[in-house]
Amino acid sequence: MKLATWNVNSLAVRLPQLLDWLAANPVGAIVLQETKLTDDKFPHAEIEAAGYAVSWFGQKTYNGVALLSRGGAEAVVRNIPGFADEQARVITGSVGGIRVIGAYFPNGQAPDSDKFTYKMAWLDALRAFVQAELAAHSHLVLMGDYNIAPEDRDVYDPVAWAGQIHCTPQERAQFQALLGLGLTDAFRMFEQPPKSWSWWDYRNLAFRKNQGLRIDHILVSEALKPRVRACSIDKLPRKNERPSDHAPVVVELAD
DNA sequence: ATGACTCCCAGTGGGAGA
Repeated sequence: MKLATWNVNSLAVRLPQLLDWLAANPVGAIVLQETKLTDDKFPHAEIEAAGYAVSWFGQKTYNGVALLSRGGAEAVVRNIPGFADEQARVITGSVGGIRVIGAYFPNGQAPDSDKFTYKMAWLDALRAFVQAELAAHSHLVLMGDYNIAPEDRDVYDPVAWAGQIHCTPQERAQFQALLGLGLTDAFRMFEQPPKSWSWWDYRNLAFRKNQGLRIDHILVSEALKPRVRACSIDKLPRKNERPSDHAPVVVELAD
């Protein structure tokens, strides 16, 4: 079974590309970020017609997440219980015995901004939530747009990005703290091509020049780790007309 | 180079993203 994450940057715009991608890449489940749709406008009928059950949680203009799965998700939770948040960023559900957490981490804008303070508080709350979920569900995956480049090798120009948003020591410490819960970065379990990114700026011909960041991640629990067979970033959708600025990340699990 | 592009809501511009 494959699991995937994709920041689609507006599902209203990207729905045809999502359906095309799913037709070519059947998955057991996929989490989406930045749907940018209120719940009443979510295109569930089209997704269901493609053979996927879907749970969604959105808002106007920004954020918004969804969990698509072949068999449907059970015990779905929206956002982080106990963390008051007006932003729709997290959706969790159990799919085929795996606890799937799909998350759109805050961007943070700049290290000295209020949005960075919010990002840190959100990360603290997420970590507590994941810890509790892990205690109840040993087979767990945390995937989504983390808006954190964990290491310098995840950045096309680490000197220019040093200390910048996505690369600050505080954000990287938060990523390590998630690993400290007993999670493993599935992508780094395997030899990967150098300069592997999951996001490329729309500007500056960044994709053509392969100037990007690896900020979309799939973390797996200790119990799930032995089942991980492969993990890769699919750059093909970034070559579409009107692409998302993010590429899907896919993990393959043994049955 | 405080930019560049894309999306959204707005409303003939501006915020946000990363």
